[in-house]
Amino acid sequence: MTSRRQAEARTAPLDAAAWVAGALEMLADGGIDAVRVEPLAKALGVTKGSFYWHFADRRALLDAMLARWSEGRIAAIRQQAERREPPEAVLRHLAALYTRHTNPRGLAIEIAIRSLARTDKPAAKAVRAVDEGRLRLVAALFGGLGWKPADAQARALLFYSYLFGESLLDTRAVDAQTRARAVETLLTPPR
Amino acid sequence: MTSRRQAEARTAPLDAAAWVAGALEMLADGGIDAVRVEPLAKALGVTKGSFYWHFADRRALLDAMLARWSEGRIAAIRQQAERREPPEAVLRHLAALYTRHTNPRGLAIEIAIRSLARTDKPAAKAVRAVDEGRLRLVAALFGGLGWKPADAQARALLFYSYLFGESLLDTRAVDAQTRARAVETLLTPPR
DNA sequence: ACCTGAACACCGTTCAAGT
DNA sequence: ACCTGAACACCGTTCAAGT
Repeated sequence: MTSRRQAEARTAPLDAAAWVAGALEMLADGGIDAVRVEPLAKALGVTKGSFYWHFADRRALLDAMLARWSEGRIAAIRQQAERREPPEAVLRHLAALYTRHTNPRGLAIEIAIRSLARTDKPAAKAVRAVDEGRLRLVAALFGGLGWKPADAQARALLFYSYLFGESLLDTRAVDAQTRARAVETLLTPPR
Repeated sequence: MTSRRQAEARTAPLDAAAWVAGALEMLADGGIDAVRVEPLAKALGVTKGSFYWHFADRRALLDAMLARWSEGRIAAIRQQAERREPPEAVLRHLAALYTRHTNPRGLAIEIAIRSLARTDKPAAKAVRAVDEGRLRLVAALFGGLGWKPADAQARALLFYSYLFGESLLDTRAVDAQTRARAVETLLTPPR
C-alpha cells in the first residue's frame, strides 16, 4: 500500500529510480489509471513539482517504468536459462510459477502493461521484447526434450500462451486437477 | 474515432445506452484511462453535467459498460453453440476468430477489462462469468470429438487459454506456420 | 542537485435552473 | 425527461525561487 510509504520519513533526496519504483507500486495496486504524478509525489513525501526535475512529464515516467519492467523480465529469463537441470524440470518449474498464481503483483503489472500495449507503441515494443525472449527459452527447452525445431516452436508457443492466458482467467473458474492435466498434455514426450 | 462522433449533429435526447456505447468506444481506443466523463460528453455533443442525469458517477458508467460487455460475450457464446456443424469445424472456426486477430477492437476491450479485473471486483465478476461460459462451450465441443469428460475439460482449458494468451502476444513475435501447428496439436483426435 | 509554492488548464462531481 | 452553466476539488504541467 502506498499509504505506508507515505508515512515513512524521507531522508536522502530522491532519484529517478525511486520514482519508477513508486510508479510500479501504484501500477500493481490500481492499474495504469492509478499511476498519477500528484498521488505518487505525496506517497514519496515531496511536492508534485519536484517530479518535473526528474522527468519531462508523466509519459516519461511511463517509459522509464516500461524499460525497468522489460529489463527485469529479460533478466529473469536469463536466470531460468542458466539452471543446470533437465529441460522437463525447468518447464515444470515455469508452469508452477504461473499456474500457482504465486506472484499476483507481478501478474497485475504484466497485464496492465499488456493493456497499455494495445494502444501504446512504447509499451508494445517492451512487450514484444519480453515475449521473444521467453519464447526462445521455452523453445530451446522443448528442443532439449527431443522435439524437432518446428514442433519445439509450436509447443513453446502453446506452452507460453497457455500459461499466460490461464493466468488471466479467474482461478476459481477451473479446478486444480484440470489445470494439472492441461500441463501434462503439453509435456507428453515426442513419440 | 471519437472525433467523428463529435462532429455528428445530435437530434434525439441521449439515453444511458448511448453513453455506454460511447464509453466502450473510448475504452477500445485508449484503455480504461481514456474513459472520461468530460471528453465523452463532448464526443456526444452535450455538456458533462448531463452525464449525471443518467449515471450516479463514473463508477456507475464503468459498471454499465461491464454489464453490456459480459452480456454481449455470453450471447456470442450461445450463437456458436447453436451452430449445426461438427465440433471440429466449430473449434477451427473459434481458433481462426482469435488467431487471425481479425477483431482488434473487441480484443482491446477484452484486455482492458481483464486489466481492470485485477483490482476491481465488479470487473472480475464479469470476466469470470464470460470465462465459465466459454470453457463450458469448448469442453462440450471436445467431448463431441470423443474425449472423456476430464480430458475434454483439460483440452478446453488448454485451447481457450492458448487462444486467449496468444492473442495478447505481439503477432510479429511468432510466424503463422507455428501458430497453425500449435492449433493442430490441440485438435489431434484421442487415440 | 533537488525541492517548494504558486499558477493555470483539464476533468469529476454537484446542483440550481432551464426547456 | 433531459440538458445547461457555474461552482469547486483534484491532478498534470510550468516555472521562478529556495536550499
